[in-house]
Amino acid sequence: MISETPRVRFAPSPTGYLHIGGLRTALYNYLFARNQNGKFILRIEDTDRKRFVEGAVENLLDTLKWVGLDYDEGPEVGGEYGPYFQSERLDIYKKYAEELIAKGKAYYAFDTPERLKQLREEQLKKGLQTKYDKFALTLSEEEIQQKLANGEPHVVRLNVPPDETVFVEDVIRGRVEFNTEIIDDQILIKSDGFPTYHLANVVDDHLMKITHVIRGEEWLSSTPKHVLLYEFLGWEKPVFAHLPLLLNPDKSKLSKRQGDVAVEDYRDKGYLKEALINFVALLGWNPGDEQEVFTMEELIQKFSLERVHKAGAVFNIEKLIWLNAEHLRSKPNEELLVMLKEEFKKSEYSNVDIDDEHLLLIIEAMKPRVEFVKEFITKCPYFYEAPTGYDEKVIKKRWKEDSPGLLKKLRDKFAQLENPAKEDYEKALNELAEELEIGKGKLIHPLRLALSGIGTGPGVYDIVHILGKEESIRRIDTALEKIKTPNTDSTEEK
RNA sequence: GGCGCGUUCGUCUAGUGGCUUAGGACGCCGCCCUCUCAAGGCGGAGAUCACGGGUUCGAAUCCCGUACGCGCUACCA
Repeated sequence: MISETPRVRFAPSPTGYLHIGGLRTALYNYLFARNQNGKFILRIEDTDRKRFVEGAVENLLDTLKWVGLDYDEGPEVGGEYGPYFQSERLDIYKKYAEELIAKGKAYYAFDTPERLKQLREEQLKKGLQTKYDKFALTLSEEEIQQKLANGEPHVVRLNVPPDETVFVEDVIRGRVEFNTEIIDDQILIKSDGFPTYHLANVVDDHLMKITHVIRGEEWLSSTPKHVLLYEFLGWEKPVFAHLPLLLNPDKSKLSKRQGDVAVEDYRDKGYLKEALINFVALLGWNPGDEQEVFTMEELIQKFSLERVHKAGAVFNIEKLIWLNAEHLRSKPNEELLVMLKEEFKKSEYSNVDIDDEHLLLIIEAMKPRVEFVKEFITKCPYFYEAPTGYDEKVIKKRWKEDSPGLLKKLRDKFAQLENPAKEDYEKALNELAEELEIGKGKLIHPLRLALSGIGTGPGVYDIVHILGKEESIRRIDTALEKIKTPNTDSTEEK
């Protein structure tokens, strides 16, 4: 047994940002670990120096922190199986590479890139499978030692045995078979002394006592190499689980060209981490009942690898938006207030003086009408500044010949109110409608237009109340001045 | 090309031989609520379960084949 408690890891390569597919992989690992009372480990696979990106690790950690996927061992938090950066474990890989060589399961190879390229081209031309021809195996021990002593550039390759069947047991896909004939003598240690993914991940997973390898399906094809490595080293294999891929709308692997793929892009666009987590969790997994909206706690409680399914999933933004709105609405107003204030600072109204009490009222009124926090601003700018214009379509539909006169009366009615509560405005309007024997709508719609400049939004009484008596009256006066009725216009025919 | 994986409404999915005239969700449409817009409630359209064979009294579910899609095929991960 590798470990009594389940231990899983998320092992990203720090190439710049956290990919949404990586987030899904990280999340499933996290959910599995938390569900099983196991450990979630973060390991940085930085063995490709050519792809080193400044600040990528920091960015990754930052993003993981934002979504709330806290790990038990890894960068910054440490742990007893470190270091958690592969670039700091070079000696370890070297040691096991040498062990494999000693056992005849790996060997030094000194081929030049040119020879490799040529070999490849010949194989391609003959329609053969491209793989290393094991030329280095024809070298005598003396030759090898000589070359090594001379400091000739070399790599270490896996010595794949011919014509054997390798089995990969996968929780999601069942037993998958591979013949070793199609497996290349994979480079284990590159000429720069760094290991390739294949060696490093097997060595680290073993040393870090990883019990379950949960990763993307793109790794399934190279898993037989890993299985061989475990067997050659005499190590117990972890349980494998290869997750279905996340796809573009055209079903190709999710990529940058067809939309946002970085988690930070979604964060920047105002998506809630709760929505993103919820959405991504559902891409390839479901709890078996009909629940769609989940908190992280619920996901942890219900998650299981057995319910991950096999086919790739198209990343469909519509549902994400809906989930964002759902999670937004489920938040207490006080929490939304904090987020709104943050958003407010960045908005064009940053210099507008508005207190928390008013913002809270706006939040309450707009909550069912927004999908993003920023819409507490963009969908109701009239709460922050007087309308700069009036929607023509609404004027046409709601601003009748008698509207100015009626609104004037309503204005005077409001003016008489002393320290009015929301209900008082409603009462005043109802009274006026009764006195004049007209429908309330004849007052309400012009009022809404005068106050907001548009035809949609929360209840008018909410608007009047939030704006306050003075401001409302001011806006009514302005509207009376500025809005011309379509009828008036049409009488001015030439 | 080779190897591997996959294929249920537009999308995410339920479904593991009879409970299925294939269920839910998003989106779309309609109705109700209503001062508007939302939210909410109710309802609707939408899937010959990729296709073709088999097995079986009976198949989306099991088997075989085909097609299509995707992944891998690097001194990348």
